Amino acid sequence: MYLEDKGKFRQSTLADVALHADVSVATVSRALREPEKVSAKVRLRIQQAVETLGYIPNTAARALATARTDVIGVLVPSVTNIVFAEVLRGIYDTVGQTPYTVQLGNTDYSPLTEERLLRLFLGQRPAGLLISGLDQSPSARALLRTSQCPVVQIMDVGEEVVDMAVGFSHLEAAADMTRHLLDRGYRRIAFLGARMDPRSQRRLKGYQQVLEQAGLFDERLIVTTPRHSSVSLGGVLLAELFSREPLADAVFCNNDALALGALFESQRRRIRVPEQLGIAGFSGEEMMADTFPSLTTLHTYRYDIGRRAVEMLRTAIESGVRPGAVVDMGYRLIERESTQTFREVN
Amino acid sequence: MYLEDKGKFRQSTLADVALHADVSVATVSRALREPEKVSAKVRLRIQQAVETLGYIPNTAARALATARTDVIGVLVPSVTNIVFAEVLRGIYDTVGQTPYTVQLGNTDYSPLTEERLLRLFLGQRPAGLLISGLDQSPSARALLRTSQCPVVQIMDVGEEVVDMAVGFSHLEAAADMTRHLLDRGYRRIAFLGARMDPRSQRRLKGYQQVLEQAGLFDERLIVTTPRHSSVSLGGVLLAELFSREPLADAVFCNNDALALGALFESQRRRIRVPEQLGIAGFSGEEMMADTFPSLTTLHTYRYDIGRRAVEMLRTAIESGVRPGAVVDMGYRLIERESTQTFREVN
DNA sequence: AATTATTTTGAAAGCGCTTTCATTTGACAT
DNA sequence: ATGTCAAATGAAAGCGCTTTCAAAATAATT
Repeated sequence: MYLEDKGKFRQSTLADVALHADVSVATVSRALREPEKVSAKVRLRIQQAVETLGYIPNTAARALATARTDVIGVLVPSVTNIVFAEVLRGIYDTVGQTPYTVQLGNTDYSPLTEERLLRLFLGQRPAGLLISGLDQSPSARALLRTSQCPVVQIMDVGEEVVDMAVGFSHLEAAADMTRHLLDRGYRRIAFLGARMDPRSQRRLKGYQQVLEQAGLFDERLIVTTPRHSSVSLGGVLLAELFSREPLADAVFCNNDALALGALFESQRRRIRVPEQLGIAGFSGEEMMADTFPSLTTLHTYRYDIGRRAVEMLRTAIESGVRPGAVVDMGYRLIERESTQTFREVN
Repeated sequence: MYLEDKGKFRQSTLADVALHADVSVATVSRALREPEKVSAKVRLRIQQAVETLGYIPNTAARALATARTDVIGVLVPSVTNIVFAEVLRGIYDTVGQTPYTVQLGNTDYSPLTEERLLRLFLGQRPAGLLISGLDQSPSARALLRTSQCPVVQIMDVGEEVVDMAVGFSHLEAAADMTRHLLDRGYRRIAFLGARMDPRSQRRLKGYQQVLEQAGLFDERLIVTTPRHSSVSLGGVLLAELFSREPLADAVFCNNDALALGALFESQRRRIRVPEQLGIAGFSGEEMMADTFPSLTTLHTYRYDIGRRAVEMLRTAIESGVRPGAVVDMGYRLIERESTQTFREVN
């Protein structure tokens, strides 16, 4: 640091360091970026100058001069949502051991906000971009396309990929879970869902397809709400279901929070799980193993999706190659007590 | 965008737009930043040029030229932790309606990582900084001090504030909760804690002070682990407690996840809550109201802390004033079924 | 000691933008 | 028409850094 006249403060610059160490700015820059190209003696002097001045390189100036940054932009619908928290952990863990920095944006499930943030991020000329889902607005896709910036879409897989993608098939996963409930003998299987974003829609579709095929589909067993998902909402939706369709014998919850809420509501109503009601969640949150009874869910490799996405991005950034444009990470159905009934299958 | 020779791609610049609209770069810059200073005719032409070229201003160049940025750096120990998720929501919601951008960093509860990130962030010359806790390393504090950057420490309150702070007293909160358990007649009150960061330590201290005062403190009732907190860990810690001290009649859990785990473990062991065992959590996660039985916890105004912190930061940035250097947002004890026993108080 | 090869250093241009200051243009009054 | 003033525009400098290219210093070779 350095005190100008009038006590006005200014962060010290390369030039300040150069002056202090009695060398040129070029040499200081080198000492910082390619130390081996600078003699030991000078390097030490510069090092000391940096310390005493508390010099911190100006990122913007560097970005401007090199025409590149180490920013990886990440766009998720919600930082609060546990599902994304795991993905983020994977992302941060992986980026942490690289020279890159993550810049996180929160689209709030709004395509408009997404587009605004995208514009903002692209202004930083990021090295790469991670963006949730496949369902960007046309203009957002156009922005991505023309930016020439490597981008990995995460959480989902499909045909219409901008550049690369890593995720899993929500439709298949939901179909599998529905089949599992059928296998366990449940016949009036309801679907509980909150804020139905595109991925949730695909899950609903998977559920519907399987039940239609089994001749057991009944529209009245679908209970959804535009409200944000929460544990208490799970209870509310279950209550609504029973007021409409008292004979439902299982609920496939669109996410784990709803499943938890449904379980608690069942306990309050003295409904025995899994005997009277089967409950299945979706996403594989850890705590689903700890409840009593433990809850069946569908584990998704969220942490690994984050990790893999960063790795793909890095390869793309550094080598220009797009490794395996679309990676399906799959999922794993975890059967637990909440669906372990031994009823007669008719 | 603009295709150079050899198909090599370059984002278009102000100069490109200027050329295309047949005006000077200065005018384009003005048209973008202070449209009212440019004639309607020219403004329109520039607007069109921007569109057809897909021009997106280069943030770094702007930052360099203006010597300021709209970045608010946010440093939290964990993006995965629900407690911070709420704070982050408050931060994002509030920043969202300002011209600022948040840059989120993940210190992973490590002072070293915190320092590294701080250095990284300061390189961006942020407009302001939000940082969790009061317990930065001395060199981190030095960095903050000399950077002259407005900073709000969040989540805690105390004497040793760098600049501004908004939070609540963890010690008092924990003391209150402990008193509550005493009031309800519990006498062998245990403390369950995971990864004891500085704020958790202060909570433990509050617990200890109250029990000592009541002559009921017993070291053996404290069960902690360096592991990261989780629901399942709550069960593990409760099991450990009972193997050591079968006579414990209540548990004060250092956070809500542990309390949940303790509740599930009690259910598995057929321990009646709250009759045989009182359970109290800490933080006031929403789902604590939905469990069966519902869980007593201590609500903290995490969302509002985030919001208030941003507001304070804004005022500091824009007016240079530091409004109310330290703001205590308080807390609220929420008594629920898990501690509602009517036993004799002896 | 002289020459050559190698390493180390510095001068200067340029990255894309903002902003000051001078100049031009246009509007309005005389 | 002419002069006055305000509004609109442009030229150019500069923000802090990197990087090329040339010059200087040092080491190696004869």
